[in-house]
Amino acid sequence: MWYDSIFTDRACGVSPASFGRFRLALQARQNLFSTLELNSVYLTVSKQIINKTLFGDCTLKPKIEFIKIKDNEKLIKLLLEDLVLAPRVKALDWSKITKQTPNMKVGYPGQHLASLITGVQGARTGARGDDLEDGSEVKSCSRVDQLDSCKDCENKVLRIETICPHCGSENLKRMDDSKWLFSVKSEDELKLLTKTLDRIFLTIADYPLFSKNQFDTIRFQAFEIWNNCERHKNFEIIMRNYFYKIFLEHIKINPRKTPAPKNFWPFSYQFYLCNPVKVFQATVTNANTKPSIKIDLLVAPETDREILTPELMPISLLGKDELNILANDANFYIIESLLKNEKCFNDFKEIVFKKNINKKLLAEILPYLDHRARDLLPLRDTDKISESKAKYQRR
DNA sequence: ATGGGGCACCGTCCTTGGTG
DNA sequence: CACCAAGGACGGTGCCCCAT
Repeated sequence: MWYDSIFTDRACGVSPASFGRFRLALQARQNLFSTLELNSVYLTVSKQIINKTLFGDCTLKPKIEFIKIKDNEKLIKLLLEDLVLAPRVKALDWSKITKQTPNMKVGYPGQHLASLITGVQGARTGARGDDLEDGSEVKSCSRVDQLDSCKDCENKVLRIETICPHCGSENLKRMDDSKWLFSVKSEDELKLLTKTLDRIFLTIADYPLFSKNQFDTIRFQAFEIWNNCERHKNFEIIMRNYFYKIFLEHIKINPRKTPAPKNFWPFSYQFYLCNPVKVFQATVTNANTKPSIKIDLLVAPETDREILTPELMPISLLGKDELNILANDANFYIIESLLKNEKCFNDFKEIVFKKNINKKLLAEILPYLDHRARDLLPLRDTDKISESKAKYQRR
């Protein structure tokens, strides 16, 4: 994660949290410089060593012995056609007659898809034990075919309808809020989710052209979070926080009610701060009539996830305080390396320090944050473990 | 053997706080 | 005020466990 700056001799902005790791990395680098020449072999070797230094004994390699399904790309296409796209086209036809939702829930198809992408079979449990045989946890969510409503008369509108059937208005509120839900109801479940199993496997189906009101193109994506790895540490913090601050607090108020699960939003601030890596993407065009699938990305099941780059985070997700952190002079090198249009750090500061931040201009010069820049950012208040957590005692 | 309750699946709905 | 992001609540369905 730090090698770019280590090898280019560019300083990294050092937040208090990362200072320790940075120092270790520098030591590793100094040792290496005295013994090896700077060449490609050196880079390969030292990447491994430094990664070890930075991340400790991270597990980022899928367990080969569990990878049993071959010919994945072909099977994925067949599965999507058979289990998702063809049934959906039929459901759309039926909902023209019935006015019922065409949404066939996505849970179990998501498990099938996860098996094909990872090559790892299920554990024959109906998702009551390990979702995948290697222990991975699979979560799916679909933003396709959600129920919409009319902003004028507030009645319900189907996704396939272009005007409100009640009042004829075109002023529709299109829904896009489906997310992954994590149920954590005991210390054991928390430990299982954040320590025992290595991989959280997240799938989502959505419309890439949602903002343009185009619902005929559907995109499937899968992301992985390796929770025992330093790079993905925020996932555990978020889940611990949910369990101690939200779940247990609700139990205290009403022990008989089961508190709601943790809502984990795709493409949210905290999603990106977990450094998810994408392992699969497919785009389906003409999805509502004659679906045609194109696989955009498929990472081979055996691939060491260490070499995959976590998702880039759109700058628009940041608030004023968070932008201010990035604009700190200590972060000069990381930020300047990300700036577009030949802008410099001072241009960035100028935009950020204005009373009203011009978000459009900001996105033009700094569209995305990489994992290094994100490492400078804190989780938001609600995502931090509160002080009182340590005092919590089990009933 | 069976059926009721608990729970895991997720989608949908409600609320709140921030922003423009 | 409208709009949006995010936290939280709740509901329908199906699987599993356990008491009967």
